[in-house]
Amino acid sequence: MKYNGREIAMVVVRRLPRYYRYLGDLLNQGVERISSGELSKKMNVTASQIRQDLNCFGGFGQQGFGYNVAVLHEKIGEILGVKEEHNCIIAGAGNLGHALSNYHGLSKRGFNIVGIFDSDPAKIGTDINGLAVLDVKTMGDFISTHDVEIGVLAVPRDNTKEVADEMIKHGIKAIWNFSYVDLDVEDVIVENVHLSDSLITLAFRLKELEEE
Amino acid sequence: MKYNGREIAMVVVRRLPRYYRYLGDLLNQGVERISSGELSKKMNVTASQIRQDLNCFGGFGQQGFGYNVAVLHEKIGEILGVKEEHNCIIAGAGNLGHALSNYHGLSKRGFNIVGIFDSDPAKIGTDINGLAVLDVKTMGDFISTHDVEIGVLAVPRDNTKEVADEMIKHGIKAIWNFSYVDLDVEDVIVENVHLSDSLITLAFRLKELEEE
DNA sequence: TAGATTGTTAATCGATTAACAATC
DNA sequence: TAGATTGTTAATCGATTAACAATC
Repeated sequence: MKYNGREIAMVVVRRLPRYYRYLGDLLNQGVERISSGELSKKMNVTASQIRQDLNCFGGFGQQGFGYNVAVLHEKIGEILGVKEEHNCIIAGAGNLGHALSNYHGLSKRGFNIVGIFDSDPAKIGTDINGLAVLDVKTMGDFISTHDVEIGVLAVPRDNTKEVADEMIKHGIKAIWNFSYVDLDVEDVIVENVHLSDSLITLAFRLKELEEE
Repeated sequence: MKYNGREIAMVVVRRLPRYYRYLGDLLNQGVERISSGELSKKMNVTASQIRQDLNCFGGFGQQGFGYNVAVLHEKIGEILGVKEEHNCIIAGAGNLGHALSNYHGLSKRGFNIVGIFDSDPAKIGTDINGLAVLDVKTMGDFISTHDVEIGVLAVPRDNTKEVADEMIKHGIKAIWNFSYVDLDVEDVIVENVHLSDSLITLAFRLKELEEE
């Protein structure tokens, strides 16, 4: 992962949204400045890590003073690109697809859902949240003509590869993958959300608790 | 994280569900044995890592031969506790809570949804997937009387802490947290699923793509 | 100026990979 | 037995933490 030509470790990138969240909270609380030491206590990380992480992107602080909350929040927002808007489609109008189409978090973050697709004739044509479910056969064309950048994959495992390939073929740049299988694709950004993996991990950790 | 008194790194634990998935696939395909080398190619990890990971839990392989797929699948399943059943409740009958209550993955994994709670009078009493939405005020008693181990948190951010505390007070052992905020609680297992963090990371990685 | 806190280099820690003896 | 592949120790790599000079 690169930013301004500088190589940024993925672990750092994945911490940025959390910083952004905490800074947003502080901002809401009217806090004007914060030191890495104070923030580290709130976030349960080391002050060193915070300073190292932030310095991957530039010096946002001031010696002897700390960080201006509003400025830092704004800067991290810029880095993350939270203000940008993207058109996205959802593939799969089953439980999960349906759920995600109702999930406000997407549009709130600038991810506009412009289409929902399924292969099931019983679902095609039905209305979800003001959008008609379209035939997945028309998905390719739709992507090309509607400037769609992001595909949300919520299809059954056996269709995952096929649908993903179709998305990529028509110029999708990123896939938010909720499918049970890993995606083995190139030149496209994939964010996996393996809910069942998270659940299985939960079950495992629960076992430990019970063994004690 | 401990297993049989042995300390297991969390990074290893989080890889187990993935092994379990791939082994399940191989089993379905009728593959009887596999070497760490072959598996490493399929999974895009090193053979060393696979052997190291598995040996945290015991020697499941056979020198000169590899691993028996069925045996290894079964063993990892046992380690993870995938066969166990747990009662769970969902707090929050909004979009996400509604979605999760319809999400089959939960019950399929032995997580039985026995109750759904909300504080909104308009939602209380309505039917979701065969379960009546109950008043969150009755949640505490419900947990105690229904042997509930797991709480799924899908409430608005401002209620998160309060609802989590109520859950913990009444003996919930683990929380599957979909809320926007981190949970700062002790003696309870927390699995965070920060969908918005995942989305923000996606947006960031997309930016890099566009800058090139 | 004195005190505080950053930015950054150096030290430590942990996780990954390589190597190979053990053994099926 | 010879070949293959594990289990495990040792080497490397990367990420985290500590330390401190720079400086506001």
